[in-house]
Order: sequence, then C-alpha cells, then structure tokens
Amino acid sequence: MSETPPLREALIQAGIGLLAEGGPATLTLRQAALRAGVSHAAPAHHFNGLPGLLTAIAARAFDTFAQTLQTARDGAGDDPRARLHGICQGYLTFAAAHAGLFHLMFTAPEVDRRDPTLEPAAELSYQILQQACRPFATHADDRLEVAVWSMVHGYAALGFCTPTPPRPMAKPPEFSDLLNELLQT
Amino acid sequence: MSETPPLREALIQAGIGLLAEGGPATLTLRQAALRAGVSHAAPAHHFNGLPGLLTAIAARAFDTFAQTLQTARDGAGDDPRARLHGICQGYLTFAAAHAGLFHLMFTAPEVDRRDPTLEPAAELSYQILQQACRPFATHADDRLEVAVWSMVHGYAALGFCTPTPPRPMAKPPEFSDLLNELLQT
DNA sequence: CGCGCCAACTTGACAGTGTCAAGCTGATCT
DNA sequence: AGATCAGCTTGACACTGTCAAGTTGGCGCG
Repeated sequence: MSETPPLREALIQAGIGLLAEGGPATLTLRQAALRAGVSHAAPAHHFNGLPGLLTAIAARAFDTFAQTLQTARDGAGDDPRARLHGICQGYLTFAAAHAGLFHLMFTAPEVDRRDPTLEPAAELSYQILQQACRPFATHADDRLEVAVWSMVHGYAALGFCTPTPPRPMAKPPEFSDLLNELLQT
Repeated sequence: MSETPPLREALIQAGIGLLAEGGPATLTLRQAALRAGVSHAAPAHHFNGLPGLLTAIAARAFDTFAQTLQTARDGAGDDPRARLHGICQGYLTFAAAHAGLFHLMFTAPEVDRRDPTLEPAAELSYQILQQACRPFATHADDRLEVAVWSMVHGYAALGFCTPTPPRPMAKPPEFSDLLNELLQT
C-alpha cells in the first residue's frame, strides 16, 4: 500500500516530543517543523493544518493506548476480575504518564474526533475494555461497559491518578476500590 | 468590600458569549475587548493575560454549575435516591448545555485550577454531591462519592450526554441505569 | 482653589502563530 | 532529452498575546 513519507513521521514524533516537554502551548506547526529541520510551511504538505497534525498525533496516541491496555490485561493473569482491574490500571497509568496525549485523544477541541484514522485504534481500545467487562454484565445491554469506561475515564480526567490530586482531598481512594464497588463484591 | 469594576464584568460576559457562539478558538482577549467596546489592551488591566480571563470565566461557570446542581437536587423531591439522580442529571445537563464552560472548568490547560477564586464554588459543588452520596455509603472513606463523581464526569466528558454520542454506539445507556448499578438497588 | 496623583484606558509596537500563493528542485516517466 | 509533478522553500498576510509609553479624568490633599 502507501508508504508513509518520512517527514510526516518526523513531524509526528517532533509534536509528541514538544507536547511531552513543553505542554500543549509549545506544540505548534512551526516548532514541529523547526525540530524536524524543515521550513515552517512544510507541514502543510502532510497535514491539513494544525488540527491535522494534532489529529495524527492523537491517532498515534490511540495506537500506543490500545497496546498499553492489551499488555496490562495480558500481564494480569487469567482471572476475569484481575484482567479488568489490570486494564483499568493501564488506562490510569497511561493517562498519568502521557497527560498531553491523553488530553489530545479525548478532550482537545482542535482534534477532529470523527476522523477515520482515529477509528481503528480507538475501536480496538473500546473492544478490549468491552470484552473484559462481559463476564460481569448482569444486563443484556452495554450499561456495565459504559459504567466502567465512564468511571475510569472520569477518575483519570479529574486527576485522581496524578501525583497532585484535585480539590482538598487528602488521599483519594484507590480506583480498584471504586471498581469493586461497581462489580459488587 | 471590593466592588467589581464594570469592564471586568463586561469582559467576562463577552467571553462567555464568544465561547458559546464561536467555540474556544474565537475566545480571545482582543475579541472580548472588541465586544466590550474597549481597546485591545484594556483587558490586561483586569486580568492576568488570557489565562486570567479564562480562569475568571471558569470561576463564574463554577458558580452557575453549583447553582444548577442545587436546584436540580431541590427539584427532585425528598427521596435520597431521587435527589442523587437529580444532581447527576443536573451535572449532565449542564455539561451538554454549556460544553464550552464545562471544558474550561475541568480540562482547559490554560486555566489555573489552583486559583483561590475557583475554590469556593468548586468546593460547594463537590459538597452538594458529597452530601447526596452520604446516605448510600457502605464504607467509612469517601470512595462512593469519588465513584459517583468519576462516573458522572466521565459519562459527560466522553460525550454520552450529547445529542451526538461518541464511537459507533447506537444508543448509549441512560446514566440513571449506570448509577443504579453502582448503588446496587 | 490648585495641584499632584493614580487608576483606567488608548496607542503603538513587537514577536510569534496559522495559512496561503508563488517559486524552486530533483527524481521519475515517456 | 524534455515534461511532469510531488515535496519543499520563500515570502507575505492577518491575527494573536504582551509589553512600554502616553493620555485622561476624577479624587484627595495642602
């Protein structure tokens, strides 16, 4: 099929580096181009403007996200409950370790989240969680998956999994306790 | 005490209007100043740059957010379960109706979320949810509040409460079912 | 009363940003 | 050998936030 141009890959990597080192404010087209050693207008030939670069980075982030969930699940043994806990822990670890990418994937307004390149990895991530939830479902619909997904995402988004938790909360409860509350026993 | 200058208020209202009408990209210092009828550098005398304006808008948003939760709770009757459901529904309604403000309050990276002006209303919002959760707590710690908070916030952040839900999900489950799952009837 | 003061605001400038139009260049194909 | 064209550069433009200096109007004080 199509071979990805090297500059496109270099720009994505430069963007990821900028995001990790300097935060979202330093992730600009011109900075990425500078870091990749090309002129300031070169990125326009590989991405549809800044939103295009951000979307491409988000797609890449979803790839490693799905991979993280998968290895977290496989490293948790065979017990269904342990596997689900492992996946959630992977979710939270990823969110804490790659806050910039996490924000890009789910909440950055510049990212076009219905871009078809996002879909495969995002869909895979969802299916991993979905399958791990299936043994615990007590209803025919998908309410349990959505409950777990919402809870783990909210826990991450609200910052409970970062070293600096929000609000005047001395020590936030472990997510595993929250999950057990939902799985009832 | 201190009387808030009229221009400061006008700039906040202009910013809220810009955010609602044109999204986060159109919310700039210069546009807010233009809408308020002052020169482009006037906002600097009332806010600490653009982050200062965004933080002030977030503080205002937390005010109306706390008020929304309160009225949603009081309009749900006396049953503790109905009150908690009402609060969560208020949470989701606010997130869907004021997506821009919601994003500013919780996830916009430019907002200084440890600003002391944020604290009162944010703290009040949390206490409203905390008190409503108390009748259902089965443990001494605050795990249930955090579980509910995480779940409702994640449900909102993932977009399940908007008319256009994420992912290829035909019809997302109602949040009330998710909450009942957590409260185990 | 006059005078200074000072907060609020304006004007002007600067660096940085995304984006577009035009031009260059080197490899590929006929 | 010559045309083609994707990939990149150069240059320009409008827009952004931010700073420095100047203006103004009202207030208190000698």
